[in-house]
Amino acid sequence: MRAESLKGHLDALVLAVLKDEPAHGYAVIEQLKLRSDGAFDLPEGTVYPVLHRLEAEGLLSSSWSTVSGRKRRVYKLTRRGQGTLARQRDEWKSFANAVQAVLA
Amino acid sequence: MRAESLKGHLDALVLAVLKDEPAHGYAVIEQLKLRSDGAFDLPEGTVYPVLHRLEAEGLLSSSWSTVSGRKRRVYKLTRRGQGTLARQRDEWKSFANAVQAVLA
DNA sequence: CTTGACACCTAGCGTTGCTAGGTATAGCGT
DNA sequence: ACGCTATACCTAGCAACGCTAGGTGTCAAG
Repeated sequence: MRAESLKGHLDALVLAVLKDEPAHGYAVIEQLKLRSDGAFDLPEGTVYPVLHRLEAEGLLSSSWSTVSGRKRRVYKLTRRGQGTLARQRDEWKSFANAVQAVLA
Repeated sequence: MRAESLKGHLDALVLAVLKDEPAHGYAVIEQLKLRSDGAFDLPEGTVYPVLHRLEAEGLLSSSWSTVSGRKRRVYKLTRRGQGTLARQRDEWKSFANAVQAVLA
């Protein structure tokens, strides 16, 4: 998976993972790998900054929790995040269709 | 269409347009717009550098021609370009599937 | 008592699409 | 004649963003 391909789509992927249920960063990474069947095996240096940015934009909110001695920052979608996710989904659809049309 | 979405996919799109028949830069831009039903309305400052880069990488070859007083640089796919296009198509497929899987 | 998984973080890099500016010809309307 | 639009090319520098590479610390297993 080339790195550049992901650009501009990662936000939607992260939001989509957090839509089902709140999760901490490390779990988001695992979920992305799991759901994509290994295609998205993202380094922490990619995902953590995204979470911070999305929170700064008000699409996520976070709170700290400690599980078996380890600190986790748990993120969940805000109302605005839900709206943005819906929009991003639509954008993905039209983008994918457009690419498909040109490649076909 | 957000700008960042295109990143990492533009090469494949340009190669795909030139696969059918050789074309000059301006025509590539028009083809992209046409085939994508208006979704890819790319500025010249985006496409021309890509053509130069693809030629530098040996995926395209170009030659000048003059049509009704206007100079055109006509690009066509090299053998290597064909191979790369095929590979990019496959990559697009798995990428699109992976995104779909996560978003769904 | 070291190794690996878990869990977080950030400075700086590299790629790449876009903005904004430039040059030049052809054809149209006024 | 003159301007305007479409055609056709080009490039310097900007901005966005995923990744590299480094850092901190806890816990369980061997």
